[in-house]
Amino acid sequence: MKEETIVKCTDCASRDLLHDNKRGEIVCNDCGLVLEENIIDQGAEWSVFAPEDENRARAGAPVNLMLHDKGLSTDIDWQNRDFSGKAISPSTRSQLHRMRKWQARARSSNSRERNLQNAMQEMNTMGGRLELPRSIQSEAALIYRRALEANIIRGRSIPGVAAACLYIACELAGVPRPIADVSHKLRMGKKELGRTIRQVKLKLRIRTAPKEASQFIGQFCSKLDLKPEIENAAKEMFAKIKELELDSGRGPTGLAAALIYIAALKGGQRRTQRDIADISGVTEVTIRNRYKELANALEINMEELM
DNA sequence: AAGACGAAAGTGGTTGA
DNA sequence: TCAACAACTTTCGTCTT
Repeated sequence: MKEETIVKCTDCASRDLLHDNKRGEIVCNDCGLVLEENIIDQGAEWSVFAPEDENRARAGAPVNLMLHDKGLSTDIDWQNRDFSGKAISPSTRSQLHRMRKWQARARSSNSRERNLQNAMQEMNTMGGRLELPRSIQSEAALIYRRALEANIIRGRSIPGVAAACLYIACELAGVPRPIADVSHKLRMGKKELGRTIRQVKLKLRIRTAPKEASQFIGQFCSKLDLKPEIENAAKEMFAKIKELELDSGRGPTGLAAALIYIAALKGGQRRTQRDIADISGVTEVTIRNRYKELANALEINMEELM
């Protein structure tokens, strides 16, 4: 096997890659795609001088947050055999039976545990649909645990809250997704999802930095199959807009969509407003309104581009 | 016929009294 | 708690390519 260093995202071709050695992953900073998993951690070995949890990363299997009990439990085998495979006497047998029963109860007796089991599984498949890296899924799992403990699941559906947690985890990781995109891929209402996201953030006091159009330009361009030059042009234009403070109060996805519309026209790779609207989660009307404003501010003559 | 245009009315969230 | 407000959507008839 030859050593190969990854320099570019296979999805959006971005070179902005994040090497997360603790988690053993290489993640694209633009689109959040996991390019490499299970890389061997080159960090320090177990040290008795620093016994904190974070530094225990290489002692034993990693604690997996996606399992409802963090993967720490021991199963009692169903077979009535001892370790050497011999049959066990009837007296210890009934004792084992009681132990199994007890364990089953302890693990998922209360509704909270069952809820967690359910949710973790749900988030796993959802994370797959959204192609999220494990690091983000783990973060989302953590948020869900907190949400459960804070009693905000009551009156809401498990998939609803799970989706909200995944969305928030993306935000926290600096690779936000448009709500429209998430709601579409997970087949749930945009309104409801948005509401749940807001409430979870409010109750758990999670604050996220305001999103910027630049965070969406990479994602959108790759979905539209646009040349890297166009992506760069759009990002440059955004920098100017930001300087002029014309980005305030505007939705970042709409802004990104409009910038890409202009950049694509200028770069000779025209895309219809409809196409851009579909992937960005804003309407054609918003793209129109925005790009008229922007062309005006940047003194771009759109007529001669048509 | 497809794409772009823009007016008008409606929606849901934020803000400030 | 309520009303005003800005951003965005929906809808739809019209113009342009």
